[in-house]
Amino acid sequence: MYRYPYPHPAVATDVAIFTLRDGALAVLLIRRKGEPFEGAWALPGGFLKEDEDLDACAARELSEEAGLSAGVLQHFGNFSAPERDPRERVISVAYFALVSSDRVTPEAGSDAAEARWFAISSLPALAFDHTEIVQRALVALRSGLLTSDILLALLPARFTLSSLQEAFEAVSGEAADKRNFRKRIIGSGIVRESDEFERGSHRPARLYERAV
Amino acid sequence: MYRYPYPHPAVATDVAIFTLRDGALAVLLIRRKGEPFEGAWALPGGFLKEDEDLDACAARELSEEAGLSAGVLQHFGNFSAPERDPRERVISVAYFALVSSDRVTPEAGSDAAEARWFAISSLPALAFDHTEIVQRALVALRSGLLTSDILLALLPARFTLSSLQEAFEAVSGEAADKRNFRKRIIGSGIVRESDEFERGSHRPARLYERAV
DNA sequence: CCAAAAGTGTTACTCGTACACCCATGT
DNA sequence: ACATGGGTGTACGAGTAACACTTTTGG
Repeated sequence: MYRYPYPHPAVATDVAIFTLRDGALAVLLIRRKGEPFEGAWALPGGFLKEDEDLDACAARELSEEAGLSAGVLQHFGNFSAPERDPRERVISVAYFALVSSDRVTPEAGSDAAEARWFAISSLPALAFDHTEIVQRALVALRSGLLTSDILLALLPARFTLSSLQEAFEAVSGEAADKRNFRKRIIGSGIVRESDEFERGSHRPARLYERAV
Repeated sequence: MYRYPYPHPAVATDVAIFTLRDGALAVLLIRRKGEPFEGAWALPGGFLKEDEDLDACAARELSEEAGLSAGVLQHFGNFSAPERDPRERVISVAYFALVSSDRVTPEAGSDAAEARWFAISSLPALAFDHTEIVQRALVALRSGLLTSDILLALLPARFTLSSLQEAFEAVSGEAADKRNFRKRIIGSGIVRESDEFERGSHRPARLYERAV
């Protein structure tokens, strides 16, 4: 038993883990085992341990619950309404993570299991205030798209410019002009050419990789 | 005594309250009364109460410790290193606030007292990790300058474009071109003309006010 | 030879930036 | 009259957005 002269809230991190599935942005949800919200879908998350800081807690949740380490793991907000958890007071420190589609286990127990990817266009009702958390995660994710290299975290180490553009469009929700997109990416210096090509029933596509 | 089966950290908000003094950006610091860091300068802050959320806690700290209500009060980060407070584990949720220079009590007990404004160019050593918190507050504040109306919170309800430009330069640390600055502000629609003028030993300056 | 995606330039427009002089008041 | 800050326009360059056809492979 831990005792304090004043009330202390519990502190947890919740992580919205995004990836691309079939060209659409998807988020990982787990099915809750216990009360409250038993059986409901929720974001993976867990309580802060004594010897770790919040970033480490989020990273641990990511690897424990999803078996992944992310290219991007970023704090975007706190959720602290007094009654958001009916058991006791819980402060939720929210992160979003982006993981490469080639590290995602294809159907990771998707049939009747505990963890599943959901396209963001068709989310179920979520436990607690997690629906709001996901919405806020999307806003934070989109707001930093243009000026950053976070998109690369959604792709394998080598990727075509077309797949990068697909990733951009899946996240931003808007179509982009092919020539302008390529100009911007090449000009920004965040990627460099490799010598390899991806083959298919069409002209081979040059593979690029993260610069530096 | 409050008891929990697992360890719970204390949760507090710390608020970097900025204003303009003599044309320079200044932050409010209080002198600590008790251990640890007794007598050292620190950001105002306090523990989260049971019935308030984090935003309300920060707003309460702002009004309790500074006697002010701010035009802007914005979360910008969490500080959670396990040993950042030697007494017990404390998670600090950090906010910055901007208050109008005309609401600032001119020398608010500044002589030998507990609270004082410090120009950000000459901060003393601070308690805990508060030096880092102030630095991060400045980065967050500056990053949102151009596309927002937060600067208006530093000024009285009516202000001249020159004083707005001074505020911009004090926060950003860089000089701006007068004509371009005015074009941008007028074009953005965040201010509108009033019919009044400020008089001095020069041509009268039109007063503006927040639009909408 | 047909389908499918890759790759490639130019033009128009918008936006940001650099820059200097006259104006209205107080003293 | 002079000192002080207020107020104004233009020209150039950079960056962004619109736009369509040829190339290379697999089937």
